[in-house]
Amino acid sequence: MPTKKKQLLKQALVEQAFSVIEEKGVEHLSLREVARRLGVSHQAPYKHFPSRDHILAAVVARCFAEFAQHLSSRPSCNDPFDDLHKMGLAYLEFAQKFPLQYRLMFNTALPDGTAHSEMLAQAQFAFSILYDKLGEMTLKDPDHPIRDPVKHDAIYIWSALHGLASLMQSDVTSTLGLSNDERAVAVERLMRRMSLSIAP
Amino acid sequence: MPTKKKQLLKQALVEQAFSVIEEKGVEHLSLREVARRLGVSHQAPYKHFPSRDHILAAVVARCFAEFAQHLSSRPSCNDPFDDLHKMGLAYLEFAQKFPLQYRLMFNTALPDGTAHSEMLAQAQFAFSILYDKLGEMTLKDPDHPIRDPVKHDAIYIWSALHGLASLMQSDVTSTLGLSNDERAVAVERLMRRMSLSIAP
DNA sequence: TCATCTGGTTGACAGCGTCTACTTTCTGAG
DNA sequence: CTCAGAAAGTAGACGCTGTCAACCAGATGA
Repeated sequence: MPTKKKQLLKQALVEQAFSVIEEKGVEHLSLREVARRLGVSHQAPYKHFPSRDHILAAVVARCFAEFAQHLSSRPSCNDPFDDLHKMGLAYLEFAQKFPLQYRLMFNTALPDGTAHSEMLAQAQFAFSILYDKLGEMTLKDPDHPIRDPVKHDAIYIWSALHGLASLMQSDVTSTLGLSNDERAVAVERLMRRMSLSIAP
Repeated sequence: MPTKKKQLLKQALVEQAFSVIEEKGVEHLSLREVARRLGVSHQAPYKHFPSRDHILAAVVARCFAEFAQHLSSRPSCNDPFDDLHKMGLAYLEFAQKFPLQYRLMFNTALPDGTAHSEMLAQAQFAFSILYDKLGEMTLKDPDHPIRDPVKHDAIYIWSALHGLASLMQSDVTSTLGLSNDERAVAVERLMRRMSLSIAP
């Protein structure tokens, strides 16, 4: 029974849930198994989470937090274009380094009622990082001939990044016979096009 | 027992499985429920599919077939650029009109062993439509200054389309406060950029 | 001091996927 | 035409799951 103080079990549950997902896939996550691994009864988790989906939402929230942290970990220099480029690379890097977390965030359907407010907040925070950076770009350079509201640029960039990240994780790349080098080329190409479409 | 001839139940199972998914979500698909709805015993499905995941794979395969059909339904004119543009719109249209099918195809993790060969074939066929169209473009215009192998253009285009389609389905658009009109604008913008990056 | 809240327990229930064993029905070779 | 064997469907059992209910120990605060 590694839980010494109250509220400690809650955190342990989330961590252990992630471990189970890691080993057996999200579809085989079971509260009973998590409880078993922590040496508590099968009902103990219900004292902290109302349902299985809520514990899953907590895991996803943690992923979003890590993601946001990863996105904003690069030191921001004075050139917002460079910043944006680095952030894009960081995005793709996260998806490649932590495919499980990425899939959990963008590939996991939580029931509506589960809308863990913390998860939502974390997700919005992650997106705001990209969004703010774009806004910053237009602020720093008021004459920047950005052709449409920031919103639309943000959507375009996010679409492209998310799409590529998803594709890279699927079997598509092997189906197309892409080598690792070619994957890198694809990333570079996408980044270049992204920059081009934003550039003055 | 609505199944008169052999092999008829198999098809009915797939259809009924889709109905269940439609009503209750893919995570609540159960073979027993499908069997119950068809008035057969809970073991009957196992005579046609080795496991629950295999029946799910069959459903996904059907989605891919519909998707491919939708993609290639537009009459091909002589202008491959126009063709590509229409195909992109068709892609996004499918995702918007049939979000369930789209999610089933690109958001559903099937266990490795399940690799229903028919599903794989259908998926590859769907992608080949886009891929071939791109190849056709460079063939028709040998001087077309396409900057990189078709493969990379295909990946870029697919990334952008898939990313936007996914984003449109998530709660992101409402989080960003996008109206329906603005969604349409986002689509148009993406299509324009796609064309620009391919255009001579 | 003692009622109350919090976090833990055990037990029960129905639903699920899947294994095994049985029966029925179809089929095709002799 | 016959009949063995395969294919299709049925029934029962097992262990797993999420969740509801009832119970219990200890911390807490009036």
